[in-house]
Parts: sequence; C-alpha cells; structure tokens
Amino acid sequence: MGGLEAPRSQYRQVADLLRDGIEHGEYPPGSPLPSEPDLATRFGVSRVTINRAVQLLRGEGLVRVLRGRGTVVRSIPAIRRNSNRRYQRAAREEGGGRGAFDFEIRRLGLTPRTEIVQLDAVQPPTAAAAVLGLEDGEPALIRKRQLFASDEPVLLAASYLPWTIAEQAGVTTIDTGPGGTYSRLAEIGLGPVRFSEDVRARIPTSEEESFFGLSEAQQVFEIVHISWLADGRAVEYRLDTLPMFQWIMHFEWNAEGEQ
Amino acid sequence: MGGLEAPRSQYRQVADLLRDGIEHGEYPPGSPLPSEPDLATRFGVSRVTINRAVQLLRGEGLVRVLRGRGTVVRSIPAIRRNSNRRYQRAAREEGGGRGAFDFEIRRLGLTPRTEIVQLDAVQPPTAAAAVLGLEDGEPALIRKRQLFASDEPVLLAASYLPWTIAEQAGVTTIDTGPGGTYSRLAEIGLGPVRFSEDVRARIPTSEEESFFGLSEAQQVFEIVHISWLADGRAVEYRLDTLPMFQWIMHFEWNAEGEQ
DNA sequence: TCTTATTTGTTCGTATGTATT
DNA sequence: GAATACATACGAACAAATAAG
Repeated sequence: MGGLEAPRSQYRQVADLLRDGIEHGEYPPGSPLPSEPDLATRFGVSRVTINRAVQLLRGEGLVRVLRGRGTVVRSIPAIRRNSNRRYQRAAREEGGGRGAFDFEIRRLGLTPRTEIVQLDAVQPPTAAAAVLGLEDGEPALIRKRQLFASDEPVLLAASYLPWTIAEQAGVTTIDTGPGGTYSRLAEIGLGPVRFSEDVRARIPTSEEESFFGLSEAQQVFEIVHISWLADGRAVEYRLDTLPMFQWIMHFEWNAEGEQ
Repeated sequence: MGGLEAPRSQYRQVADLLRDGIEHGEYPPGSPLPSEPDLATRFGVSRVTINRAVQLLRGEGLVRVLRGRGTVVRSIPAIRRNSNRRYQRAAREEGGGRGAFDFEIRRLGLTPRTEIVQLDAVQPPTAAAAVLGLEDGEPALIRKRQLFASDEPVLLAASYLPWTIAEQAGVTTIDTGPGGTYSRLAEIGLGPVRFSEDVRARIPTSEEESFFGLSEAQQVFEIVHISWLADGRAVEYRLDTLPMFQWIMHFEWNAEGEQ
C-alpha cells in the first residue's frame, strides 16, 4: 500500500497531492514533474497508477505531457474571452493589433501570434452553406487561423464568407487592414448588426488533438459564431475551437425585448 | 492482438466501435451495453482495455455507468440553453411553467422537474458578497435547486439575493408566483436590466459527481450569472453547474455601443 | 438477513511500443 | 545505438456495489 488510504482511490490521491504541489509552488509553471518511475517509488505505487493520476491533471490542463521528454507544468493562465467586446469597433482597432484577440492576450502580459493556415475559395460545409444562404456550388472564402499566446496554441478559427461578398469587401487577402474583416464589411454597407454564438463541448478531432497537445479524454469548446445583417441574412459563419481549460467566456446582454 | 490494428490504440478502436454501435441503433437509448467480460471476449482484448474504452464514452456523455449493475446508453438529448430568452418575461411566464427551464425541457418532449434543496438566510460566499455589495455579516437569501429532465439530473443552481431585497420582493418562499423572482423584483422597481454570464469548465465537486453520475475525468460547465440594475448594482448572483455533454449554450447580442 | 453471483472499479507486476535525447 | 520517458496492453487479483435467491 504505502501510506495511501482506502476510501479514495490511490490514483486520485496521487493526483490530489500533485495538484497541491503545483498550486503551492513546489512545481512552478514551466518546471518538469519528476518522471513516472520516480513518482512511483516516491509514493509507493505502481507506475500505471502514477500514469493514471497524471492523465487526470492533463485533463484539467494543469500539465502538458511530452512523450519521450517528460511532463511539465503549464504556464498560460485562463484567457477571458469577452464575446461582446470582441465585436466592437474600438476593441478591434485598439492597440494597433488586428483584433480583440491581441488585446485579450496582451492584457495577460503574453505575446499574441496569429498564423493563417488557409485562405481560399472552397465549397463550404453544409452547415455553413445553409446559414449563409449559399446555393449548391456557390463558393465561400475560408480563412483558417491558428492563434497562439506566447507560443502556446490556444485557438483554432475557421471563418466562412460568401465569396462574392468577400471579394467586394476586399478581404480575400491576408491583411484585411485596420479593424479587420468587420470594418471592411461595414464600409460596403454589409456590417453585421447582431451576433449569435452556440457553445458546446465535444471531443477533439485528431488535428485538434495534436495542435493543442490534448489527450483523447480531454474535450474542447466549439463555438459556432454567426454574424447577422439587419435584414436577417448571415454574412459570416465561423467555427472556433478552444481547449476548455484555457478559456473563460464572458457574455453580456440587456433584459427585455429584442434589444 | 485479435484483429485490432496498431496505429490507433486498441481501447480507442473499441470506443470507436461502441460509439458507432450506439449511433447506429445497435445499442439504442436506455439499453445496456454487454458486460465488460463479454466485450473483452468479443473483441479479443483484456477487460482493462474494455474498461478504458467505456471510460471514454462516459466522458463524452454517451453512456451512464452503474457500478454493480452495468452500463446503459444515455437517452437525454442535448438541451439548448438560450441565455437571452431565459430572462425575457414572456419566456419566464409561458406555458404556465415557473421559468424558461420548463420551456427548454418540454420543447424536447421531456418532463421538467425542479426540487428546492435549500431556501435560507445564509452568509454568502465571498465572491457573491462582493458582487452584491454586501457588508461583512449581511445575510443573503440562498435558493438552491436541483433540476431534472425526465428524472435525469441536468442542472444545479444556487442563487443569492441580498436578504433585505428578497424579503421586500416576497421571494423568500418556495413559490415565487408567476414569472418567478424576476417578476417580483420588477414589481418593487428592482427589475434587472442587464445580465452577464461567465462560463468556464472545471472538475466537479464530489457532490456534483454523485448527483450527475459523473466520472472524475469528466468536467462540468460553471456559469456565474449576475443580474444588474440600471444603477450598476447587482441584485442576484447565481452559480449554475451543468454536465458538459448535456447542454448547448446559445447567446445573442447586438453589434456596437453599450446596447 | 445472509449468501452468492454478477458487474464495474482499482491496482499490481510485467512486457512491449513509441518518441526524444 | 543506448538511455530515458511516456503509452498501451495483458493476466491476475481483490474491492465495492448491486441483484437474486
């Protein structure tokens, strides 16, 4: 046995102890945990039990496990995603950054970075096509981005716009100018007036798993963001994927009526 | 080995097969999965491997595991939580129910049920006291509820109101009347005009674990809901806890300005 | 109530595979 | 290639919860 008691399973007790160690500074952010054989000897349990405990911490986002190298304590604090503020012009343009993401990250003293991994005319997924009112065969602009906070991957975003609108607004290039896509849309009279978001949790795709360094037991937030025009049409369909432990989502709205 | 191939681990392949079986009707909602020894023989793997696969499905909310009895396929579909609609008077009063929760559940053809487990004057948690502007020692009304959809536990809610306001509004009793607490608050001129919600994922408390039937690896949504008055004061601090797989959260808001 | 069979939960020792240094 | 570190898998065993008698 080795000192660990019965009512709570050993791997959960080990996880509790390691969690305490992380929160109390014994294992500071960025530092490695002892190796699993080490911990097994230290706690007097088998390595399988240690591994299971570490999987729990991994699921909580407390550690990042690097196969062949070791396990390190994560260092990026939770990022507050202000859904309302994100889509106000002031927030998009402030600080010279290209959007509210930059602001959210810099506020934490971290360095934001955005990589565009795809910028193309494509056949949109059926869900996106339906929302955007695209006929069969009508193309859409896809803008797929990877976003980082101090080199930690924190967000995957895939945005779809009707190609004709994207071309007219001049947002088919990498740099969409000050204020980004929304400001260009506003300039041609197609600025969205209302937004909706659907948030759910799901298991990551294998692409997301490797990008975020997730285990298969961890889940991600999936946010379906839709930008609406005054006449009820949608101009943008966007799919955001976020590691759950990395974000706090903030929403605000007024009480009655249709706002 | 037994027919399962290398690049993807066996327990994940087993999970994939079981997931397919559930989605394709081989194991319909409410039906039991074969026992773990059975599945071990069937797939030609050890029972530990089967157990691990089932834990994955459990984490996704596809099955409910009952120790000593077996594993059954869950039957409650994802519930759409419309944060905006929830706090409109029409939604609160419609259908004769006592709130938007009833509506959301009935829409799915399920039977809503609410149990009040605590209704008291208490010292609020520090976070709640700070938001509500309560001095040290000032009491708050706590209204703690368990909510069910066709007897499946789907939501835990703990709401805090300043006691003096709660008494004045007449909401210190179990039945708060048509439209609920918000309608009573409105009647004394303290109807909230704005709401905010902070959504994050965290591991469940042991209370939540047993109430929702979660494993330790599953997480829950925690929603901090605050109801604001026109003068910037808060009248309500509420903590909602939801099993992640059970809900889709919907938000809507207008584009510019302070709305 | 007690007993027994069934079912899931946990743990170990051992072994092998894969990734990194 | 060798050493180190994490990932997966098996067989075996026991614990804990449940159900049937």
